[in-house]
Amino acid sequence: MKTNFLQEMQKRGYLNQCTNLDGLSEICNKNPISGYIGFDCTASSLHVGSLLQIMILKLMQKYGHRPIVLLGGGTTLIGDPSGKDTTRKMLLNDEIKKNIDSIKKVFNKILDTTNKNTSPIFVNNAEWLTKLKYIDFLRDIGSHFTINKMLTFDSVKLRLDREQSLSYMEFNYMILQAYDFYELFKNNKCILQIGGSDQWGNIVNGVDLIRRKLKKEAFGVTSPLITLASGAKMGKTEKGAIWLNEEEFSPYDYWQFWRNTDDRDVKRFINFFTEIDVDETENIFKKEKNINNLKILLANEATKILHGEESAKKAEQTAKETFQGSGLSDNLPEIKIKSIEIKSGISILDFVSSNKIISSKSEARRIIANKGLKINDILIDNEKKILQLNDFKNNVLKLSYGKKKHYLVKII
RNA sequence: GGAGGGGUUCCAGAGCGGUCAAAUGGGGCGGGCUGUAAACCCGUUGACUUCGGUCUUCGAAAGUUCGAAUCUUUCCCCCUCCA
Repeated sequence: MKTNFLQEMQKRGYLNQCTNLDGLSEICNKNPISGYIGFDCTASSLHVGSLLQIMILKLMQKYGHRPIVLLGGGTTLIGDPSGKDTTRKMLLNDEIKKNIDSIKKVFNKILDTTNKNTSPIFVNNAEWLTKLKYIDFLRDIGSHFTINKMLTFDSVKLRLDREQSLSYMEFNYMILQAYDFYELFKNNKCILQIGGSDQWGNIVNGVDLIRRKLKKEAFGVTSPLITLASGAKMGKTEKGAIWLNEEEFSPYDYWQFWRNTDDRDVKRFINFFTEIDVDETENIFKKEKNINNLKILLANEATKILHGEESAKKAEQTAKETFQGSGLSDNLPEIKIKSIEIKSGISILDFVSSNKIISSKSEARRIIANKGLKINDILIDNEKKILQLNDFKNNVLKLSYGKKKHYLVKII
């Protein structure tokens, strides 16, 4: 039997739990199916923490199945309590709409939109959730849920155990998510819901609801929570999230993120975040002993999926020039400065803080004291340094903050 | 409803009238080592500064005092125990 969608999921390490693996596998072998993943719209971009989910949707396409992307305009109004300690701030409708538009762009980049049979369908649960009538909903849907059971779900239990408050609004989240699945099952023939392992409870609720209301079987699959070798969760670091949207996080930074992967994570990540065949990965690892080349491979492949081949190449080139070569690449982030300003001289502190390279002048002072700022690879040893025309070569100056952040300052 | 405990800088957590921009640890940032890795070591971690200082911070507001994160009052919010 040729490998199916689920088998590759398993091989790549995408599979954590399934409500009925054999049953689903059988169906997948016979017919193309539709499966959905719901995404939160609390921010204007998803971050790498959601990337694995998107890779799963891409994998579905590879095997001829159709991904449905649910952008939770409705549920974002409520806020999923799973895995959260505290209630999230409430978002306004307009913000959510804006976020949805912005997030959509990423899916259109990563997923294949050219094949009619597998191109993604976007749905927004606000369409049905906001139309629900309270009493009708309670009778039709609410009657299928018992509080006894709801209280046993981790998302609820953890909050209660820790004595953190859980509002009635949030308590309803899981029912709404179950309802989403029911709605998609009925109207889009969507038989599968995929999610992170923290979504298991919510997914099972949907499967149960469909069985009770429609006497049909739906399926749920979860992917494992990815942790880094360092133990941290993937996606959000203290420095800020690794955003997928280009406006938030440039292709070069994205490439760098993968290039800086912990040695111990490289192999897993190649399986997770590239389309390189799993067996091929084994071979590559046997042949290539230089881990840094493997990291470059990972960075190239991962960047290619999100930003396209050209951006990936460019990023690699920039990295090469910045870290190995002459140290001057024209693909570095540019900062433009007017020639009048530079003629009268501008203090390095003002420059660096007003361009948001460093958050404050005090911070900039510290960095300079700690030998962290360079102009054209020469250390700035005086915080009173004034940028002048003779600091530039051909109207360009390379400003380096630390070892990894470089900017080109250009006179216009 | 009754009785206690508490809200401190990114987080945890000391401080309990001046020596407090606030110990210590974590995280972050910069440097060193190296491989743009990990581990380790060093420095740094409110803002502005003419480097003398100045300004804003310890749940909120008001007050006592020469002087408050530290004392008083009111308010808001959390927690523990009992019913």
